[in-house]
Amino acid sequence: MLRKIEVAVPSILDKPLTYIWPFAEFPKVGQLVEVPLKSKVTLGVVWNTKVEQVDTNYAIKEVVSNYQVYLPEAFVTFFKKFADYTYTALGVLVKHVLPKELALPEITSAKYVYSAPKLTNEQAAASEAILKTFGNFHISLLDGVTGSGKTEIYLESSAKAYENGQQVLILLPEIALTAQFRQRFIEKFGQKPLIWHSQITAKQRSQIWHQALQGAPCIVFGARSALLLPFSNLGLLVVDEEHDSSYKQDEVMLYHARDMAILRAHVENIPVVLVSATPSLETIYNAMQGKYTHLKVESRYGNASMPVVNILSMRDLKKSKLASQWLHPILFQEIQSRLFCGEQTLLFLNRRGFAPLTVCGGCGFKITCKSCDVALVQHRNQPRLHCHYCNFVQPIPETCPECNQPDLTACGPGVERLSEDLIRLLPNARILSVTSDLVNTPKRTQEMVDGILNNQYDIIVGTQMLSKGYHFPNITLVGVVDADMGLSGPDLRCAERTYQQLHQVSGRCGREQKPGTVYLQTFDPDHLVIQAVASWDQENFVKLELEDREIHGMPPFGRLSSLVLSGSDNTEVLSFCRRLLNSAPKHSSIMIMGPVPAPLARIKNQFRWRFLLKYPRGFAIQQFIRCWFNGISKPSNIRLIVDIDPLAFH
DNA sequence: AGCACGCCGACT
DNA sequence: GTCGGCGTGCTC
Repeated sequence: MLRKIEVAVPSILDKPLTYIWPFAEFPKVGQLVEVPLKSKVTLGVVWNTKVEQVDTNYAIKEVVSNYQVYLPEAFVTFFKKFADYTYTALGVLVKHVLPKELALPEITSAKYVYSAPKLTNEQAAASEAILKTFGNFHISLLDGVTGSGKTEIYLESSAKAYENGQQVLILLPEIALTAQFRQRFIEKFGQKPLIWHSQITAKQRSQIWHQALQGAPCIVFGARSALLLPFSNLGLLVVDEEHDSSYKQDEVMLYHARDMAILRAHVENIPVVLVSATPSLETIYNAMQGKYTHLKVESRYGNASMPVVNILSMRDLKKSKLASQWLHPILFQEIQSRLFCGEQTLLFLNRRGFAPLTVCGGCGFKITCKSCDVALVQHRNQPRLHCHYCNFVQPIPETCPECNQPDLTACGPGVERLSEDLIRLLPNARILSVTSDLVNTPKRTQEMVDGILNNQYDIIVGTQMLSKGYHFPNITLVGVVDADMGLSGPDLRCAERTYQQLHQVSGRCGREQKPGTVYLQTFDPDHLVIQAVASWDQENFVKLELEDREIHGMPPFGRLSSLVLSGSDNTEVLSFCRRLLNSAPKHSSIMIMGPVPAPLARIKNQFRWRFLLKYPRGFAIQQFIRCWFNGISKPSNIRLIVDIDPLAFH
């Protein structure tokens, strides 16, 4: 009798498929094979070699070819747990893990020669502490102010792991960061690091993938997807800027790369180091509970001092008397004085385009997207009205589409508008705008970084892209144009996120000998978050925010998951949601809230309704959801998105 | 009758 | 996800 096996294939199936194994030698779980799927042949992973009984109402096809290539056992375990925890279909995960085809490995592993820098006592102590965790699962939180040299510490640890003949994975929240890291890496290791993100070439992709699998010692810098590389000899995992929300930001597969890094470290039995100047409340809480080792680095490198953060109240300003409509006179004056002495200013405004809103002065009509419930953003660099959710673009009309009066007004500032304002007011200043519309490739990022470092610009106006990780020694002034921006909203974490962002952006200045100054423009100068940022009082902020979360049973005390149901027929989606609510399994420790319209109730003409599930830590929510949806048949034109531990409540 | 297009369901 | 099947509707 022919042996049957199960193979996980790239698809949206949440189970493996059965195939006949026609070869003489035994198959092994984790082995890569080619199998027919529909009309094509695709790469898959042997998932189960002992198939007892098979329904024979379909023809079982044969495995086409088998490779002597095996995913490591620990990796397969990680893979399974990953899919279970994040409620991701097996096939979707396979798609992200396997290369499109198995190219012949062409490994040119470079040898790193690490030239150890002089570490401060504090840095050396932290490095020692990490070294002691080698060989075991252990979580360390490397917590130090911006500019305290946390990178030096984990590069030292990485070098040690490499010298032990092991592999190291360093996760960074965004591709943009890798450019500057690359340079620092070359200086310390005399070689280029391996860099993994969604935009690298097919050749690089295949090389890194095979090198990871073969276990050759290496240090890989990667975006979140690097976590799915099949390392067979991993010795250390590092998650830099662990609090960063871009670790969880995907549309097809929702996972938090920090949490999955911890899972992987656990499965591989290796240490993981979480790095941040503003750790997430989850991480701080776990450190307080003694689950993580808390390594603190208190002083800035080279004795640089923390910048002074000033609050500028925007209340009661007489707009007509201002030079700039968007800048407080004190901040404007400070910019001028920096210009005078040849130092750089960073103006932070987390809003792309010219203006976030276009309104008719005559009838009050607000121009919105026809497919989404959002206002169209006005851009003038490339003149257009743009929907940032569905990418719909239309020309800027001359007259109001509603009443035809030629009285359309752009409301509020975006980066483009602020730049224009400054060009007009300070014609001699060299101004650079940095947004994802303008700086959207690694090459442009590099040019931006080089331009700022070479003092080709006096004023840099940018979005959050600029708030993280960079080291620009000549920036001595930071202005936050709208510090309140992130503070409103339906989101549980808006205070936390705003605190982190303002703290990080404040840390962009005064990183060397020249001291830095920060100004926060706000309409709510007494707000807890604004006050905490201005006084660098992270401890107090964390204490108050944790108390608040505990009272409401919110993370990190309780846990949340969100279910979003969407479809093109609003009534149909809502009535299915009501049916769902009625058929929910009864359980005393889970609270089901909803259905309510999702904060963005319509995107791309899809109506969206949301449930929030609240439950205690340790509750098996995935099992609960599975059981719930097994008992009800979901119409195929309604889409379900499950987000375990959502960061934002979209 | 012949063919283009779009939606739906299955994939072993 | 991605492909093929099949129904609708238009054209020769």
